Amino acid sequence: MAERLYRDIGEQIKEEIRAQGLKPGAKLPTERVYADQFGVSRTVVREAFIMLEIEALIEVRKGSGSYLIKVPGDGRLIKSVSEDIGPFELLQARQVLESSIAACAAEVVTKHDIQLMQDILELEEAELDSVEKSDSADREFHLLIARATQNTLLLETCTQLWDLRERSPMWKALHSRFKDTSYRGGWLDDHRAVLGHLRRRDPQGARQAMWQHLENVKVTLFALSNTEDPDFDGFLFTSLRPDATSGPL
Amino acid sequence: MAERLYRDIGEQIKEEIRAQGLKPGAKLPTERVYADQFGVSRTVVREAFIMLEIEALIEVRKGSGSYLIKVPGDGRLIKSVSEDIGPFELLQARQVLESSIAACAAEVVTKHDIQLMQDILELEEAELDSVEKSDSADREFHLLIARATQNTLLLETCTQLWDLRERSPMWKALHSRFKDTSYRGGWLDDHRAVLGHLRRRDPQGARQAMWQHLENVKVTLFALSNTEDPDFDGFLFTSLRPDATSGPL
DNA sequence: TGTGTTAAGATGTCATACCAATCCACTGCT
DNA sequence: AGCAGTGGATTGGTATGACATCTTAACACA
Repeated sequence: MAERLYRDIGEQIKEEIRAQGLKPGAKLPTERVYADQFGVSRTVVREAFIMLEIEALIEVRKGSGSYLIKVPGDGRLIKSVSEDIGPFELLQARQVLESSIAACAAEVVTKHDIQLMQDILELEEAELDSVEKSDSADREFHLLIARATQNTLLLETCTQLWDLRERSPMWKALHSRFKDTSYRGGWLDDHRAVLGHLRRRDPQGARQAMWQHLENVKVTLFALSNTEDPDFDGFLFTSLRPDATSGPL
Repeated sequence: MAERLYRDIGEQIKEEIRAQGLKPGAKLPTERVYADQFGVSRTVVREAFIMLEIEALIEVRKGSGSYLIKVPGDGRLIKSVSEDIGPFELLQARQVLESSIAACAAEVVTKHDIQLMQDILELEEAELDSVEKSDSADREFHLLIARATQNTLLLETCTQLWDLRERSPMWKALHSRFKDTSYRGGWLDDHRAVLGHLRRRDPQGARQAMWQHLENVKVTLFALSNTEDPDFDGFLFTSLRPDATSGPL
């Protein structure tokens, strides 16, 4: 119950919306009504409404009322972005999405983009013994690829994936064991391979190289994982590709 | 500026954070300080803080203060999710991402998933003359594919793309011209083709079918577009694939 | 030196008041 | 009957002050 009250009330309001079967466009009870109903002040209900508004679930019209934009999803099927997500689930998603983004980037990448990536990789090599800095360069390299697609949404998607990583407690726990930096040399080689395919504007090569890179990351992390952790999601590591015939193509 | 005050203050706070070069982990000024500085009540500042908190930019610790999690993006480089995005930029992103998601789904899809998709497609066929309902079935079909991957993040990503579509004014404007529903028959055939590859657990086929489907959607939309609109982003339609040699593989 | 206490300062919640926009029913004219 | 206008009731928007609760750090004491 360490949760903030407005979040609690916000979730309860979502439940009510679902329970009452309200449809988009429907008018919600007023702030004052909810305040009475839940036994809290209007302030808290307003804060909960702001939460729903930012989540694009409702629209608030001054003097009129609040209206449902879309029915809130059942939080059990779709984890909230704020919740923690297992490292391997995240890596699997990155593998699927980023390999395609790399392929897309390979088709439209400019000399300038290539130069920027080159610079970042040199920086990464120079800072290879600093976990902090090489990690930052790592992120920057991946985001540069997404940016090279010139598609805002692909960049946004990629950014979200990395933000999620940085916020994940489970990832941090895993990351804290990374005293050994030897594996980073291998990742740098992976990065160079990806850049090579981008330079040659080879979409399939870029896709495959990126896929392999994230595969290598998974293998490294798996070796470092505590497989007895009840929250451990390493089973995702193997479950995705049951047969060897299906490659990243 | 009919904007709500808390949003305005929230953006101003973001600017201040950038201007003062605060780094993640840094302690922000207190709510009362901001209230004085901007000449508003603490209520409004609290609402702005809640906005930043939901956007995962800050963390509010009771009794201690508020702390920066990450520096807010410049808004100009990365469009906020709330901003409008051109239909073709969105479609391009969907093409890149959803085709990979389909390939991934083909490897792990279950009989039950297949059955659900089958049902949805029958529903889509039955409601083919209702733009509203067939559109809903369309969305459901695509999300079912993402869900079949059993990866929360892939489903989340796909959901976000569709939410963006429904919220986009430009898309709505384009969509309002869809009096003619004949093209929907073609899309239904596309869907069936995708489902066929999923049933055969054929990743490459599923990828290609999904790619082609969204290509068809782009072609249809392009024909219906007003190319004189200054905001028209149809140039993305052709710019992504300058050569014919690079396929969805 | 270490530890328990305390006070200052921060967010959390509440109650109230009043403002501003909207809605709606009623009025009164045509 | 139809219509425009008007004013009250409703609803969200903002401000203010009070008090609760938690955190932190300075302080006093053993």
